[in-house]
Amino acid sequence: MPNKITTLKEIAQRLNFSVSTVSRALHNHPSIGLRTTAQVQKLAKELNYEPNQSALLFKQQKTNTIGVILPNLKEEFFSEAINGIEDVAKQNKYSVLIGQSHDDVEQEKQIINAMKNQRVDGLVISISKHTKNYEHLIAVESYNIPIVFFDRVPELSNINKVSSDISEGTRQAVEFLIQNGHKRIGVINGPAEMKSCMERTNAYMEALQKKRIKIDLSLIATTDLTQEKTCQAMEELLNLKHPPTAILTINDYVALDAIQYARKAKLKINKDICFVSYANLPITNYVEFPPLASVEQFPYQQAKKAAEIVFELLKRQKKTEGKPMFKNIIIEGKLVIHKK
Amino acid sequence: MPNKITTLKEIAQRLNFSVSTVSRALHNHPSIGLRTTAQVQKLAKELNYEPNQSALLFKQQKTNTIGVILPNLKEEFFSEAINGIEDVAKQNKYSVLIGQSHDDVEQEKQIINAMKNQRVDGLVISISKHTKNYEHLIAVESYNIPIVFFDRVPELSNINKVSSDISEGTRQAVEFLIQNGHKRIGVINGPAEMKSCMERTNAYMEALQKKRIKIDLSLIATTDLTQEKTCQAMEELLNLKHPPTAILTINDYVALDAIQYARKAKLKINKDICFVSYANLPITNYVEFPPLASVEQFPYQQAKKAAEIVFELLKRQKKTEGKPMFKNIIIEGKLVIHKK
DNA sequence: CTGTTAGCGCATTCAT
DNA sequence: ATGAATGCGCTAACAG
Repeated sequence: MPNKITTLKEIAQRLNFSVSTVSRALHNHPSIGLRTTAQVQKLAKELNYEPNQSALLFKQQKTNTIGVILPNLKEEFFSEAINGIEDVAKQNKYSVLIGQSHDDVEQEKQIINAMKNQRVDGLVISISKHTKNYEHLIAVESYNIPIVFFDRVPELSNINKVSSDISEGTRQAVEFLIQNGHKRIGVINGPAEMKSCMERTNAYMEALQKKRIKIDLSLIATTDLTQEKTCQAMEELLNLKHPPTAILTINDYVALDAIQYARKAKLKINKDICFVSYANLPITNYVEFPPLASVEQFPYQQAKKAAEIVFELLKRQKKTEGKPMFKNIIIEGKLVIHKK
Repeated sequence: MPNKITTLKEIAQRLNFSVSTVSRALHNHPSIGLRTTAQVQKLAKELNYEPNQSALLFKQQKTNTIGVILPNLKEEFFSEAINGIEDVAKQNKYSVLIGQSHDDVEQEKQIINAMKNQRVDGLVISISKHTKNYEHLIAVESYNIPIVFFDRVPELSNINKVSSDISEGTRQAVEFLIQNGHKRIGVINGPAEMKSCMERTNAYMEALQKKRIKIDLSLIATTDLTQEKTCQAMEELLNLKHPPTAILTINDYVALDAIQYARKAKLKINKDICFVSYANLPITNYVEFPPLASVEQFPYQQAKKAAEIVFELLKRQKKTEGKPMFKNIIIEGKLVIHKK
């Protein structure tokens, strides 16, 4: 038999108090008598009273929920990121609503709309790799729902965002390779639209120049992150007259595909050819030839910071405080050299 | 400037109708004049009216949200499962609230409590591997929140659950190995509490008996799924007088750890020793020596089915229909032999 | 110290 | 065909 859900009214009737007295007693309001308070709280406990969230949310015009939209939970980067957001949410007694765009702009729009209608109190989002138009995102803000971008962020200035700058990490990676004797360093980069890809190319070139190594554009290949394109990129690189002896790959999944390709081409990993990658995902623990080193991008920290900004914005909007806030937090990627 | 959120009242005032007329017009209520209806709908569209979900939920005493609790999003099995639930939820215009227990009973309780207070309309859960006591789970049902278990399910009869039976898959796996000439087949199983582990052991023994192969209990090792314990298990197995030539491992992560261990022990994979595993996760695409075959457990389908049952239960409770329903769906694991 | 009242947004029942 | 009134559970302003 369904346990009847206890309401304030229920308690009030049993105790012959008014609903408001009961409400206040439960909140330890100072103006309520000690005895009354004790009585009410005792009965509430007995009846297992829990405030009806829907009613609360309705009344307070907020949902105690933040939405998170990201491309894909299957990527460890993002499932790791979720943990950062969950932790901050938990601290603030918030729930997390998760949506996956699967890198599809239409789905992204739908999810955002759904979340807007659900009246999430705030939004953390890592945009799909094809999102070029940000109207549907900005629209959300005009409904007083703060939105914070992380990792895959739009290139706009009046927004709050947390992203990682991989320039420094890339420089470290290139220098690391040069120190280990490499002169021809290839790159398998992602689609040029992605900001991080520009950063990668630029930092790569800078680092080479600094070390007086000639830049050879044919060493820069691209992939759309599918295995197929990655193999194509590898093919291009390996077929060069002077193929690279080391390759920077945009992320670990691409690195693993590339390494597989190299092995099939009978190259000895870490001997004929070395790999350095970005992300440093746990998955690389399971493979025999992981990349030599990775530029760690700190998904947990990025996401956590983004969530924290959401809550800061929420607090501010309560106080209807002064000027808007636009944080642009950049977390520097750092090269991590794998032991083994 | 924040776009003021449109309410029925707003529309009513502008058009000089009553709130109820507007409400009905928006619902195409037959008793409202055509002109009025058109007028209202037009303005609603212009003002971008969207019903306030919180109010609706409050009024209707439901949240249009189902909760999902699972051990860990980082495991591909579960992030794949989420997709099954999301898809069903989307069809039903429901949102999905996700919580991770991280295989911790206390966290599981907390999350359940939070979800109960949030008044999720239903719950899909895969219990933590240490959960032995199901009171906190059953309690939820008494609040009229249907709960459906999947994959890691309690051994109770009056509940709804979807799980995979790996017996048949295990038999297939053992037969497959026997056909390939193996006579000493080891097992690295999980904690005996887990129902699937019992199934595995039993099916393994049955299959051997059927093929008249003597059972040797020392071939059965266990792990708690950590790399450390898995290596210990491997050590035990490999140190036997007659070590196994093939090993069944409880899941892909364990398989990968075990394979790594075997390689370090200078064994040739697929020659000196073969592996067959459970789950068949994408991760195995990235490793050089994946298991020879896997017993596929269909996370997407399991989770999808579980979500469907939740919605079936929700419909039933609306109709306050007859007897309770207790579904016990079992999806048979099937052996998938990897090409390569 | 406690009770009464109003109101959040909406669907709905009851009047007209 | 339309409006007025009600209530969902709760908090808080106001009134004693």
